Amino acid sequence: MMRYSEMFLPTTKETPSDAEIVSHQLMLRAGMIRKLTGGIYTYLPLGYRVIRKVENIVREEMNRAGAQEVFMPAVQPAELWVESGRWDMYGKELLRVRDRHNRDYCIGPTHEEVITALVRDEIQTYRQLPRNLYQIQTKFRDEIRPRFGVMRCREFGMKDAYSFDATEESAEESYRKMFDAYTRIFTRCGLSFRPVEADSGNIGGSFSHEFMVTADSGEDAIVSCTSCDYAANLEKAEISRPEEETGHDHAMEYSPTEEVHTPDVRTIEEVCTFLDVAPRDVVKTMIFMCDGEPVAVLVRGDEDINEAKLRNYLECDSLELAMDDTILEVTGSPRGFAGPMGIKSRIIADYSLMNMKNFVVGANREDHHIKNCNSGRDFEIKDYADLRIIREDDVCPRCGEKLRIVRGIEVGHVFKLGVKYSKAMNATFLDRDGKEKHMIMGCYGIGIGRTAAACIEQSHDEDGIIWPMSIAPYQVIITPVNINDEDLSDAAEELYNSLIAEGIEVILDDRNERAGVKFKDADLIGIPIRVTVGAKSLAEGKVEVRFRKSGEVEKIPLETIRDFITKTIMDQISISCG
RNA sequence: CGGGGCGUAGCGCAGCCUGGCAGCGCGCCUGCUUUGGGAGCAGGAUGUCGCAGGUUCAAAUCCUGCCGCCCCGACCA
Repeated sequence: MMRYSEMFLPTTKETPSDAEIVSHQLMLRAGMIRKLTGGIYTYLPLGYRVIRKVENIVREEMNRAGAQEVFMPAVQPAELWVESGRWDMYGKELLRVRDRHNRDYCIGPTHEEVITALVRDEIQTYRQLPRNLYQIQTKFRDEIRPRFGVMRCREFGMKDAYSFDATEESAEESYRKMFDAYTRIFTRCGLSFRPVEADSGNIGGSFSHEFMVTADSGEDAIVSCTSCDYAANLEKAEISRPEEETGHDHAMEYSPTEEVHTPDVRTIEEVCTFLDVAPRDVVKTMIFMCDGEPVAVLVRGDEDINEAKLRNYLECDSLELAMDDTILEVTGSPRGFAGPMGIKSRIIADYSLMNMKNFVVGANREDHHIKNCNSGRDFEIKDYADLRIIREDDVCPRCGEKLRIVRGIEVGHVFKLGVKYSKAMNATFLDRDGKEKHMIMGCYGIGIGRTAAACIEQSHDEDGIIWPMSIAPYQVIITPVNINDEDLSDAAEELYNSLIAEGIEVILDDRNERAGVKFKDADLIGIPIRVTVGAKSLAEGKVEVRFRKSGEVEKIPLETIRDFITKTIMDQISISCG
C-alpha cells in the first residue's frame, strides 16, 4: 500500500514552540496536521487516515444502533436560524456570510435547524417515527480563542445525530441507544473515558451526558465518586441539602448584632483580615440581574456561586452580575457592602448558609459590615437551594462517599432536546389519537479530530504517539535496516507484498536512511507493530517484531510471520465492548 | 474585547538596545565515506527581515499605522 520513500509524511525532530499540549506537538511532529490559519488545520495523509479510522468506527456503531447517515449542507440560510430564534441568540461564534444577492447565511456550527426543517416536511405521522439521522461533517464555530491544535479549533469534523420520537418513552429509548453506541465507539477507539452528567440548560425535563476522556490536559473538570458510579461535570455536580441541626434552641446562641465601621473593606479576604474571622464565618452577598430583575444570592464566604445552577433554579434566560448602579439601587451602598438585612430584592441562599450562626454580612451602608447576623432573627430566607460550585471535599450526592475531581476532554455529548426546536420550527406529526404533536428530539455529537487528539493525550511516550490498533494510520511498518543490502531489501519487499495480500495496512520504510532515523520515525508516528529486517536475524531465517506499546521484541521465523501479524492485529482490533 | 509577547531562509532562533556586509543550528542539494536508535567530511543553494508609510547619507534595527500569530484574562455552548 505504501512505500515510505514515496509518502507525503513530513516529520520533524524539533517540537514547534507554539504547541502547548502533547497531542498538538505530536500531531505536528508526526506529520499529521499543519495549520492553515488560526484554528484551521489541514490533515495530511497520515492524520487523515486516523480521522477516517475514527469516522468508520463511528459510522459502524451508529448504523448498528439504527441511525441512518445523511449529508447536510455546511452553508445554511439565515431564515432557518431566525425561525429557531438562534440567529440573534447564538452570538459571535456563528460565522455569518452574505451572498452576491446580499442574503444572509451562516456556516453551520451545528445542524438542528436544517434537520428539523427536513424532517417536518417529510414526516407526518407517528407511523414514520422514531427516526435517527446522522452525518459526519465539517462544522465551523468562530471560537473566541482557538488553541491546543485540533482540540479546540474553529473548523472541525463532527458526527452529529438527531433523533425524532413520538413519545417520551421512545425518546428515552433513542437516547439510551446513543448512549450505548457512544460507549462502544470510545471503547473501540481504545480510550479511557467516562460518561458524566452534564447541565442541560433550562429545558424542562431534559437530560444530558458528556463523554469525557480523562486527561490532565483536559479543559473540563469532572467530579466522580470514589465509591459509586456517580460522575458529573463541575457545572452539574450536585450538592445535597445538609441536615438541619436540631435538638437545641438556636436563639439561645445568637449574639446581638453589631454594626462595625470597615473603611474600604470590600472583599471576603479584606473582611476576614480586618475583623479577624475566617471566610466560613462570612456570608457573601452577590447581586445578579435575572431577566432584568435583581436577585440577591447568598453563599458562605469560602464558597463560589455556580451560575449554571443559579440560572436553572431561577429558570431565567439571561443572568449576569449586576452593574454598580443596580447595586446602589438595591442595597443603598456601593459595591462591596451588600448584605441581606434590609435589601430591596428577592433573597435566595445556598445550602451552605444553613446552620450558620453569628455570621458577618455587609451592612448595605458604605464602609460598614454587620457582625453576629442570624437568619430568622435578622432577615428571612425563604429559598434555600444548591447554588455553589462543588469542591473535592464535598461528598457524593448519591451515596455520601468521597469525591474526586479530575480533568477531562469532552469527546462526545448526548442531549435530550425535547421539543425546543420542533416547537420553534413547527415540526409536528399526527399521533395515533388524531392529535397534532411536536416531535421529541435528541441530539448527539462526537468531535472526530478531538477524539484522535484525546487518544494521543492518553497514549504516548517520550518517543511519540502510541496508536491503538483500531485507529492506527497503519498497522505495521517494515524496517529493513539497510536498504542497500539486497538480501535485506528483498526480504522486506517480499514480506511487504505478502502482508498487502492479507489486506494488512503496512508501510515499507524503503528510504535510504540509517536505521536510527527509521526507528525514530516509526516510534514518532506510532505504528503499533514494527518488523525489523536485519542481517543477523535474517541469517537465522527470522525477523524481529517490536510492539510500539510495550517495547517487547520477538524474533519470528519468516514462514510464520504473516500469520503471526494477522493474528496479532485481529486480537487487538476485536476489543470486547461489554 | 483588555493585558503581554512575537513576526528575520522550509523549521527553530540570534542580530534590534547603541542605524553601517543578513547570520547560526536543523533541514535541503552534490560528492565521498558510513549504515541496528535522529552519521562524518567536503562543497553548495535558499531572504519582500510581516505589510505600508515616515525619519536618515544609510533602516531588520528608530517612529507611526495596519496585518498575522502565540500566551494570560474576560466572554460564550
